[in-house]
Amino acid sequence: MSRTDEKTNWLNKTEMAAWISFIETIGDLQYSLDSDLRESCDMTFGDYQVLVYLSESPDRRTRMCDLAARLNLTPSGLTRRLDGLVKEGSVTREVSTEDRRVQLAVLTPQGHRKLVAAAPLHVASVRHRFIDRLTTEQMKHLAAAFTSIREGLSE
Amino acid sequence: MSRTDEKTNWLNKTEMAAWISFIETIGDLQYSLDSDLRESCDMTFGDYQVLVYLSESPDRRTRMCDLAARLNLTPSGLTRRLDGLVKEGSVTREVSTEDRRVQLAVLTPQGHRKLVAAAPLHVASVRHRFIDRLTTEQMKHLAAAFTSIREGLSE
DNA sequence: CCCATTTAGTTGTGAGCGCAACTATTGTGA
DNA sequence: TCACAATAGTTGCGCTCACAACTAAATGGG
Repeated sequence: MSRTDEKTNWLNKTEMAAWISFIETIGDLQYSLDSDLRESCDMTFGDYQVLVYLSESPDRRTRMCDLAARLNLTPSGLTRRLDGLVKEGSVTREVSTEDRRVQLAVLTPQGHRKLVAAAPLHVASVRHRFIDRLTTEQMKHLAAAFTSIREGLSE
Repeated sequence: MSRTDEKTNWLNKTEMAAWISFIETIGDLQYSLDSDLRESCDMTFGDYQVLVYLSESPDRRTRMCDLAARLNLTPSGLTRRLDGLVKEGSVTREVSTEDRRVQLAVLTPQGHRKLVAAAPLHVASVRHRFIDRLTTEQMKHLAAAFTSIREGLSE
């Protein structure tokens, strides 16, 4: 890499180690977690997140736009993700009676059963891939670090 | 979430805080870094990584399979990523004289200039989104944590 | 009260990438 | 040496998702 630009504040050893360890790990980690869920429960991590959020919502239903904001998806991305869940019977769509523009995503009993079956396996996967590799101190440091990063991103 | 399964070792508060802070941040962070690079240099983070690795390789060229392994891409994924870089003139393909099965990805002078132009801007982006939010201590903890996680993944 | 603006969601299109199937080349054991 | 296995890379296909354009409904200022 060229070092001719004296203005550039290149990363030092500590900074580089943090950055490289992070960026080279997250891809594998996400892939492992998604694979675990696909193999054990035939669902993606994205679908799992939808089911979790719906199960925690009042009446197990949510407005699409709230769901999209929560999951960091664009409206179109959420529409397509819901399409898959509707087709397999885990979710249904209902038009809101208060505002007929909004579609409510509703968790079906079948979807709830699928989530209840998946949750223990997913937690085991998260432990195996992530939690078990960290000490309690590391977890606390990590939470503080990522909370700080996220706050910076939302400026 | 159902708690009827007594066997399941659910996450405690510290574990949950670490997991949630991590999983809800990385998507935004990756998106921000990619957007920065698209806007300032008209390239993706994936393309940037290819150019960096080629620039660090002997004769600025690498076997496709080595590149794929390094970037955690499947062969087909790498073929398509290279297609884009070849089309824009940053990379060319050469058949290896030693093994005619292998294609060498070669960084062109134009590709090298593009990388040299992009690097300071990308480093600034990484600082702004990631490094600047962390203390030196946090960086050291984070490097240790992710190194540990990555070692676990490669078992 | 009505038309312009805003908001919710869907659809067309295209990018990125994994999987499976395929070709081409090299290595290997009988 | 020759058939079979292993390896390198590409292509067809499907999935996920972002962007832009669109429809429909609600809102708000004149």
